Amino acid sequence: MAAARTIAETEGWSAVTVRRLAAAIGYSQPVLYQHFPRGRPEIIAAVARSGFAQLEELVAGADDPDALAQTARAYLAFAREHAGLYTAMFEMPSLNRFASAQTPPELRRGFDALVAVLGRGPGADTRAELFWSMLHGVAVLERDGRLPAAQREERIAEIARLFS
Amino acid sequence: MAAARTIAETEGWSAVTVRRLAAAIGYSQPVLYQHFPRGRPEIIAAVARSGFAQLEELVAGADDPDALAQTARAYLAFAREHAGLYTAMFEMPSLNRFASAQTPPELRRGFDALVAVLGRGPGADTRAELFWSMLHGVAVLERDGRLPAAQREERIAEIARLFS
DNA sequence: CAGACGAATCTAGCGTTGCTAGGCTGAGGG
DNA sequence: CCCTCAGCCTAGCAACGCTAGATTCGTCTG
Repeated sequence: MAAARTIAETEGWSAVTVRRLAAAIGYSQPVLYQHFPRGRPEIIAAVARSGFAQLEELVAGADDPDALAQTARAYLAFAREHAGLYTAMFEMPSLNRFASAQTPPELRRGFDALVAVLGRGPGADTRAELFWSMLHGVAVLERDGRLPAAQREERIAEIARLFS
Repeated sequence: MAAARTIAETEGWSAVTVRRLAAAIGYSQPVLYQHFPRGRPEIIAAVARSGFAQLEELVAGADDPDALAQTARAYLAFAREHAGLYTAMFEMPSLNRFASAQTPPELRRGFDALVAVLGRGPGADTRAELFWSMLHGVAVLERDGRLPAAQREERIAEIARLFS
């Protein structure tokens, strides 16, 4: 998993081949299929789950008065600094199931932390979902060069203003 | 391109192989490489460009008093009903360049239409970018089952409220 | 201590992928 | 009548995900 994460971060997920992983850890391919019977997709899903746990800590760590902006900043920094990991978590066809009994607890907790930042009241869940969607949209569009990198702080401020 | 779009829409982009496209149009593989020298990525990029044009018309068609909600609804419906196309446009490693001289004019026009919906004033560009990011985030998270489909209309209303 | 067992690992190979080198074919011009 | 050239095809390469079957080696039993 560490090898997969490293290769994905530096060369993208298409460079993460089973052969290459096997070589990286000094074993042959079939050994990987014993630890991950579903093969490559399962390896990717495992890496993604480890990312959810990491992201959750980050989001939950915002206790500032200006929690909204700080959460947004932390989320976007995470997506930018762990682009490969973020891709596996949110953009690749994943074995991880969401909104079901098999949903990894790491993800559920991450969303709960987001809800807490936005406060209670009617429609709080919808607002939290939209806050998350907003961050996700900005994260991927920024990464793909579809939003100008220069106005990054300005965007964060405007996001906080919209949701406050 | 039509064959690629059809296969992608029904079976996903992974089913769009050069061999299969060749068979679908009744030619051999090398013929495809003469029309699209960069191979499969160029075919996908071409399909994506055709999607930008289509999306632009859709977004520009909102002239209601409640333009925000209507634009959001139209955008999300497009993403939902042409999921394969939308993926090629915004989520696949693309040959299309953005924010540069080679940016396809279709995309630029689509964004301008979005700016128009949000009105002028200071920070209008940032607000338009965020509106687009919001829609994109909701589109992909809804599609992946990460947002409950039931509250779709509620989300649209809240988005319009946030940006009004 | 000999032999059987089972886990761990390997080699080798299947079918499919994107892509390309090189040859064939047939219409048009000198 | 032959040459050229555009258009197309067959055949093949390297790399992919994945798997069947053989091999090795420590441990446990008689």
